[in-house]
Amino acid sequence: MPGNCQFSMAVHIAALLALAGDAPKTSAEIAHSIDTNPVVVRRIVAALARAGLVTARRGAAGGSVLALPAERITLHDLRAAVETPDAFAIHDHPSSACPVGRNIERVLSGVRGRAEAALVRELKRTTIAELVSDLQATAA
Amino acid sequence: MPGNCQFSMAVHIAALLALAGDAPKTSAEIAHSIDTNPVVVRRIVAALARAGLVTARRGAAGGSVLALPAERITLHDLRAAVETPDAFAIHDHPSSACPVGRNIERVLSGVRGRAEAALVRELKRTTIAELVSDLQATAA
DNA sequence: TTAAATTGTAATCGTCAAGATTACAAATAC
DNA sequence: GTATTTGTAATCTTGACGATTACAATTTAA
Repeated sequence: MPGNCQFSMAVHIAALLALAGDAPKTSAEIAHSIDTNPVVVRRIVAALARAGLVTARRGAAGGSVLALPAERITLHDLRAAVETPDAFAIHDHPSSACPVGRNIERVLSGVRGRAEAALVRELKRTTIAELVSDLQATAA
Repeated sequence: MPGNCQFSMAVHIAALLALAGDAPKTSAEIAHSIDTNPVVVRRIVAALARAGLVTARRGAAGGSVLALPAERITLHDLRAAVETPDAFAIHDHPSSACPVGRNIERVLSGVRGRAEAALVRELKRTTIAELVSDLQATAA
């Protein structure tokens, strides 16, 4: 329920689908595990489908499955699929009357680029397969 | 006006104060450069003051100055001073009925920790002094 | 062909964070 | 003492986002 859980919900969904293998999971089942509404799940699944990470089928016996092996889906893939890229918003309308106002935006966007790159580098390191291994290793 | 501009506004403010040197800048002056309201500026300045990064003085001829040399203030310092640390919110209430729901939170918080660390590492690399140099180098 | 199941998506509501604004007390220089 | 300026509370508005309802489109199976 807090703001911006889309990424963590996407990870949760991908982990569930990885565990389910070939058997399609319905949005209702997934929603129950995440404790949210099926429509919320369907919206996220739709984003993941648009990114080619999952396949969803309508109708009876429908549901979602991973479109790629879990070894080839990274946390960065999931984030890119669901997150609007504004981790560091820049204030607009800087006054063009002073040198800072005139140039701060450009300098800050350089900073933002480097920070974002560091984040991406880290998120690319973990695949859903590894994450599921971690889950199972400690799943009592 | 967009969401979460506090960090970029804090950087903007710090750059202005660095350029001003010993001369105190009022919240009205700063607000004009950022194109926002003086109270918004004062709130951010207050946060920076709490973190020991700036000094604010009330009354006539009052205003704010950097409390440290610009070489010793990093972007991470500014972010830590103004940003609530929730770049990656985790959804709560995961169902404890399935292994994913039971353990996803812990696994994700590990990921979050590593990503956040990468971000911090990057933000610690740039000081306000360097940023101001960049600004002046291209300030036409 | 009929019926049930399930996704896709639009529409709406409530909530929460955050910037904008007003107001005013406290402090400070002259 | 007066003007200036910060500190802060209170309020308003806006935007993002999750929750929910509703329904058309699709698919399987009997």
